Amino acid sequence: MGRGKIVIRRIDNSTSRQVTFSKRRNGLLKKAEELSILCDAEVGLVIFSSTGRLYEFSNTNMKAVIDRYTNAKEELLDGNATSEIKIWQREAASLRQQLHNLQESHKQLMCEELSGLGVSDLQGLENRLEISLRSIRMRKGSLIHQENIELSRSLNLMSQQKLELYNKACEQRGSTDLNESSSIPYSFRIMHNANTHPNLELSQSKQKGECSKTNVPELGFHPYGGGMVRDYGR
Amino acid sequence: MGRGKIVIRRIDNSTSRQVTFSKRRNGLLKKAEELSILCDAEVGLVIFSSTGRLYEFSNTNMKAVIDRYTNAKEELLDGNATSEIKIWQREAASLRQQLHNLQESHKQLMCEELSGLGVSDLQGLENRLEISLRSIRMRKGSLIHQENIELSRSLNLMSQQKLELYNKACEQRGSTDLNESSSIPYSFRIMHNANTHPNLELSQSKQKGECSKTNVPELGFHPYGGGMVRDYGR
DNA sequence: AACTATTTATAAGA
DNA sequence: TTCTTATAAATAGTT
Repeated sequence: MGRGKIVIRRIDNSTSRQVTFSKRRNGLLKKAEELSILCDAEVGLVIFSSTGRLYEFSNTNMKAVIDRYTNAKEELLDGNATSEIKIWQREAASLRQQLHNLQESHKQLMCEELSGLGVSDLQGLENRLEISLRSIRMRKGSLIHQENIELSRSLNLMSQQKLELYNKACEQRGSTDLNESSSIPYSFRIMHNANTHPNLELSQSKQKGECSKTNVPELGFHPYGGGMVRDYGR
Repeated sequence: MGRGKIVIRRIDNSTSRQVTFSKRRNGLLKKAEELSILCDAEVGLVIFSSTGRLYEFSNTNMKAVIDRYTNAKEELLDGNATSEIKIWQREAASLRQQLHNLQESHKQLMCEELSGLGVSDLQGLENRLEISLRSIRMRKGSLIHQENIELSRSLNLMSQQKLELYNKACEQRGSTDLNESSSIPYSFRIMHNANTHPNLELSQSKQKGECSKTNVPELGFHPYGGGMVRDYGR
């Protein structure tokens, strides 16, 4: 419909392509609108120019059209944004529930909230706490023991080094006065036979692990199963 | 462009509207395709007839067009779906982190995972468990005490009812043989002065206050502050 | 951006 | 529906 007939193929001349685009785009938008009005249809039209500019028409609202389209197709189309949000909302709700449940458990274990429990519940808690306590004390005992062994080893080593130093000092001073037992400092003598560690009352002091990791419970029962939790790879 | 000029407004006649729809729809689809070919544009066209039937054209692929469209807008269209999804993903990640921390914590308290803790960590756990244990025992004691009181009340009540029944029985039998002290069954005599409850295993001293307030110190540490958790109203 | 010769789309009728 | 056709509209090439 113009001065001459054309074949429908990409217009090579860039300027002429731009011009044609401009004309036909307006024509298309106009006709889209006319169709929607004349025939009471819902129309959505999206046009990206070759330079990336966006033109659009919808007699109602583009979101509505897209939603209706995706629903009509049932093929999700990228998983359908709305339902994807819902999935994440469910996920968050599930996690929040689990967290809440665990916090409740925890509070009970820490006696912040015992009301509502019967005698037998309390008995159960008591038993579990006793078991934990025994276990922790054992662990602590063995840790302290371990540390004592290491400490005594260090002391032993140090004393030997000191002894060697002392001997060298004597040699340098001359060959006289090597009466060992008399002038070796007190500490040396202890350390010499310090295979038995001196049990240094290690109640609170040192430790090598991360002390920041002080955490809390796992009631052994999971009162609330909780929903699915996908692992999205933290 | 026809036998007569028309004004662009909804066609009242249903049949004629259908016919026009059919013609113009095809024209629109055709022109959309021509535009995309001639001008190298990306076009997406969706048409719903007034009866709900779907017609569409895209030179590429409708999903691609819609995605490109939503990205290009990065706004409205359901309140920016992408970023809303991200908000929920962050929310879920935060909750998952808190849950994980609490679970770790719980495990430690239940001694399922003590490795990696130093002596002072263990000492801290031990102290907390001891406090909990004391608190729980107290609570249990007061609960048992409470139950005993209620039990004895019930017993008292029952004995009085029995006594009344017994007296009635005597009256019906006649006025003879009313020598009370001799023929009242044993149990009656106990119950008569059962204001004192029979103290059934009350090891700890009584107390009625909430144990959580008085006995359980606030542990003072909340190891994991946790991220924001909005309350979406469960 | 305007013009206009032509092509194309389509309203109305069959 | 589809075909026909007169005519309105769109637009290719030009200015």
